[in-house]
Amino acid sequence: MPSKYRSNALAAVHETAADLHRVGGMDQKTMRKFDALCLTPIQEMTPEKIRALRTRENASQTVFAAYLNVTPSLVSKWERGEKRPQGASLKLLSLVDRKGLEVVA
Amino acid sequence: MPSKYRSNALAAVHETAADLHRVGGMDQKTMRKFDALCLTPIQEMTPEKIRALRTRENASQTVFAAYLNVTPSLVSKWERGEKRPQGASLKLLSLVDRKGLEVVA
DNA sequence: CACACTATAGCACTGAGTGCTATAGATGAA
DNA sequence: TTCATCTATAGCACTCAGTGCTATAGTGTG
Repeated sequence: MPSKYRSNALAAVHETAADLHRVGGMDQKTMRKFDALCLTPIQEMTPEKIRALRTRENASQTVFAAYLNVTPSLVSKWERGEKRPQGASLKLLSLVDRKGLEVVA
Repeated sequence: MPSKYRSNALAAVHETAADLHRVGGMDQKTMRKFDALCLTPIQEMTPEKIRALRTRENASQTVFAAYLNVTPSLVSKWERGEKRPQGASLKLLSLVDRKGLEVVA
């Protein structure tokens, strides 16, 4: 699990403030850094949460898996706590949580 | 890599047709199956493609990684062909490709 | 010059994810 | 009732994606 993003982002703010302090404009890179700070924090997903999410979307494990481009077997394991989603998988799940299955269609 | 989705989806169409044949409406599950067929196919991502994608979005590897909730180290490896994204990572990348970095913010 | 950011590189490690098969509970149709 | 289909669970072996860390070099900026 990425652990440095939060502090990295905070560091970015600090630097961004410094950039703003300097008269002139923000360049694209700085904009991006600022954006990164605005990223929705990713929270852990419990097995229950994942299942609730899927049923909320009226999807079977198979269909749900198809949306996420993973195997149905993996979705089953997530829901039974045998594996826990991380990185990109977790990001995708939290995206579905906030915006629905449609956004990943 | 999931390999059965395509044929599963085709099977779903067949069944959906049967469902429609039966007088009445489609239920939510069937709808979902139909939706699954409409999923944008995921194409492989070459290292060049990934780098082009990131630079198109004006993001450093670090910022790009933050968006995808992975480590900067991994992005570097993707771009150098040391690792190839799969499953959820690939899905996320193709999402950014089609809709831009903002959608995963 | 020094400082900060960026990217590359290498290495050891681990567990997420794959692929397969088998089982059993629903559900629904003939 | 039986037959068939979809669904979910389970177990197992395997592999490589992803992590975490550190060090290096290039670039640009004050």
